[in-house]
Order: sequence, then structure tokens, then C-alpha cells
Amino acid sequence: MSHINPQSNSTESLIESIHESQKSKSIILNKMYLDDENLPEDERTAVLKEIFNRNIREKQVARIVAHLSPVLDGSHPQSALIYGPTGSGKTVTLIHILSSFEKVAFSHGIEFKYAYIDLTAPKTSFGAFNEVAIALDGSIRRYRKGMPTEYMQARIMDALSNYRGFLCLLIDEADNIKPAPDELLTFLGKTLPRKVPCRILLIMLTNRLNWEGKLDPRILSFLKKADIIPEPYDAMDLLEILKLRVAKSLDQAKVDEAAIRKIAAYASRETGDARKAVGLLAKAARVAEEDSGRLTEKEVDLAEERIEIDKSEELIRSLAGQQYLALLSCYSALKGKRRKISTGEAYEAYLDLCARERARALTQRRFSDMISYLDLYGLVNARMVSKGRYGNTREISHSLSNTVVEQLMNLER
DNA sequence: CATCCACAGGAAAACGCGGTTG
DNA sequence: CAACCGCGTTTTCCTGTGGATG
Repeated sequence: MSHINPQSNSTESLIESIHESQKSKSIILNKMYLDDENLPEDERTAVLKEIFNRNIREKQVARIVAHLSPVLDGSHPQSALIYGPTGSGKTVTLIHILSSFEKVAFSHGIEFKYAYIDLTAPKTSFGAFNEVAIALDGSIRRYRKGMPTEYMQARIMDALSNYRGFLCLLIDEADNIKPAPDELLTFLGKTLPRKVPCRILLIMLTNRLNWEGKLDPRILSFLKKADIIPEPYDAMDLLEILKLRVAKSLDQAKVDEAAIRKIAAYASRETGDARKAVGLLAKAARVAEEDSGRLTEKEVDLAEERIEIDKSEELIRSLAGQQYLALLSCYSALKGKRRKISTGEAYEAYLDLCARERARALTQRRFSDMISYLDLYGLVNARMVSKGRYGNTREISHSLSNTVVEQLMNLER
């Protein structure tokens, strides 16, 4: 550090100047707001508050509030089951409503609490009880494994034994309890209300429409559910959400309005998933930083493409060995030959590949299954065609862009 | 119109592998 | 330690398919 010769001096100035130019390119001022997962809880709710102050989810909010409103008169509304695709803001909306509702209820002199139970990661019914207990008795520690569920239930009841108001349990991804959700739901819906003075209101969120079909009908009967289906965000909603994020996290002078519109349009065309939209925004901002230093429609296109590539790469990495071999053989067969190949040709290529890799080759039957798997995940296109007398076969063709294929070919593992 | 190709895809048997039991 | 079990994967065997072709 202390010893400075002329050479390192020039290097230092180089570093400085590069740093300067990087800085002038930098768009992201606060990347925290671009990453939903890592946003601290209070910031998160703050962001939400702003979103709702802009009246984005008016209709849905109205629906749900109408459902809850009997509480203000002291009567007990039904439990609710809320369906909605991922990223349509179920969780967000409900947390917002409930926290506001809590305040309103308080001003009406009514005790109303809510607890958020997060089952976004799949849980066993034990794990689910654990979540409930943690949410209710305020302790942070998890209960150790191997504890009887009765004990957990007792803890839950203890926690509630002095509470006489309303308790709303918000169960996120309620369908995620692994073997069977019956145990938890029976307890929450049937046993608990009898043992505890407070009034329990279950709100369950799921993205599977047919979920209730899988439930025990007896459970359904005491759940007395009401269905609410929020529709996904439309482009206008997304635009508002994105603008908010841009204001929070980016250097607005360097962001084109048109680019934001484009992101909103893209995300709403795809799924209406707000999380994806924000993800795309983040990617585009990063692309812009590396590149021109401005976030325009061009950067959005680029980011879109990169997300596409990342997705398929991740997908390919997660493939089982044999499936990966099958994929390789498809594309190596495609490279030599024309645009379309038959299953037989692909299988031959696969056999070759296996011989070279000294891996045990699987049957054609299995291979054909793997082709359908690859087709399902969009790594190849494989549609059934009949060639009349010359049989039925799948025509396998590209579905990945050439750049991806290049990378995939020498993606060693 | 019957035939027949070259596979698809269902069913069931066989295999493999970790874990358990006698 | 062998025998056994449960479970997911793989093989084997099988029937089905749709249109070009004779």
C-alpha cells in the first residue's frame, strides 16, 4: 500500500477512471427493491402499502373485505379458499388487507388478529403444525423433530387460551402439505375452535383449482368455504407496480418510460405474474449497466432473451444424466441431418453416444419416454406424425436457439 | 379398402437399492 | 448375514394408431 511506483500510479488512475465510467453507467441505486425474496419484512409491507394506495387491486380487495366485514359486527364469517395463479398477488393482497383490517377492527373495539402461515416450501403435516405454533406463540425457535403432534397442538391451544377475539389464520399454499393436509385442517377447522375461546377464521391460499377435490369431503363440510378467485394483474397494474419499483431502486433519469411499458406488456401477456415482471426489470437494469448505461426497449429485449437462456440452461442442468444424454443425442443428430429427425434416428445417435461415453444404454421404450419429457419441458419439439405406410413417429426438431445449443454441447458435467 | 410400417404408449414383470427384520 | 420389504426405475411384452400404398 505504502510503496507507490509510477507504474502503479497509472494503474491507479486507470482503476479510478474505470470506476468512474462504471459509476456513470450505473442505474441500480438500491437493488434491494428489485429482489422480492430478500426484502426485509417491514420494507416489504411498506412497498405493498404503496401499491395498494394506488388502488391496484381494488376489485379483489373489495371482494375479500366484503367477506370479512361481518367481523366488524361481531359475527363470524366463513372460512375462505382463495385460488389464484402464482404471482397474482394472493399473499401480498391478503397480508395487506388483514393488517389494515386489524386496525379498523381495533377502532371498532373488536379484537382481531391474524397469523401468516407460510407453507410455500413443502411441509409434512408435522412441519405445518410447527409453523402454526411458531406463528401463534411468538417463539422463534422451531420445535424439534420427533415431538408428538399432540404436543404441538397443546402448545397452540395454550397460546390461544386467553384470547377471546377473532383469529384469522392465513395459510399460504395450503395444498403444500405433503402426505395429506387432512390432519392439520381437521385440527384447525374442527378441534381447535372447540378447545379455545377465540373465534377462528381460516383463509387458505392455493394455486390449484382442483385442490378441494382432493380433500376429504368431511373436511370441506366444516370448512364452509367461500371461493374467491383473483384475476391476474393486467398490464396497467403491472405498470404501476413497476413504476413504483423503478422509483425506489433505479436512477430514473436513465430509464425510458417505453421500456417499463414493454416490461409490463410482456409480463401481462405471459402470465400476469408480478414477480416475473420485477425479475425482468432487474435483469434489464443489469443488462443496461453492463451495456449502454440506459434502460431502453432494446435492453428489455436483451434481458428477455437472457432470461430465456438462463431458464433453459437451468433446466438442462437439472436434468437427470440419462435425460441429458438423450437431449445431447437429439441435438447431435439434428446437427448432422436436416431439421427433423425420427425417434429411431435419435435413438441410434443415443446408442452411439452411450457407446462412446461407456454408459449403459436404455431401451427404446424408455428413450421414447424421455423424448416426451424433453418435449414437455420445451427442450425439443416432438410431435407425432404419421408417415402412412412408413409408420408413425415423432418428428423431433429444434426448440432452443442456436446459441443455447452451442453452450449446451460443451456444457461438461 | 385392407394392409402394413414404425413407432406410441399402457401394463406388468423384473430389477436395484436402501432399510428392516428374523 | 440372509431374507424380506417398499419403492422407484427399467425392461419386456403388448396392443393401438393413421394414412400412404398397393
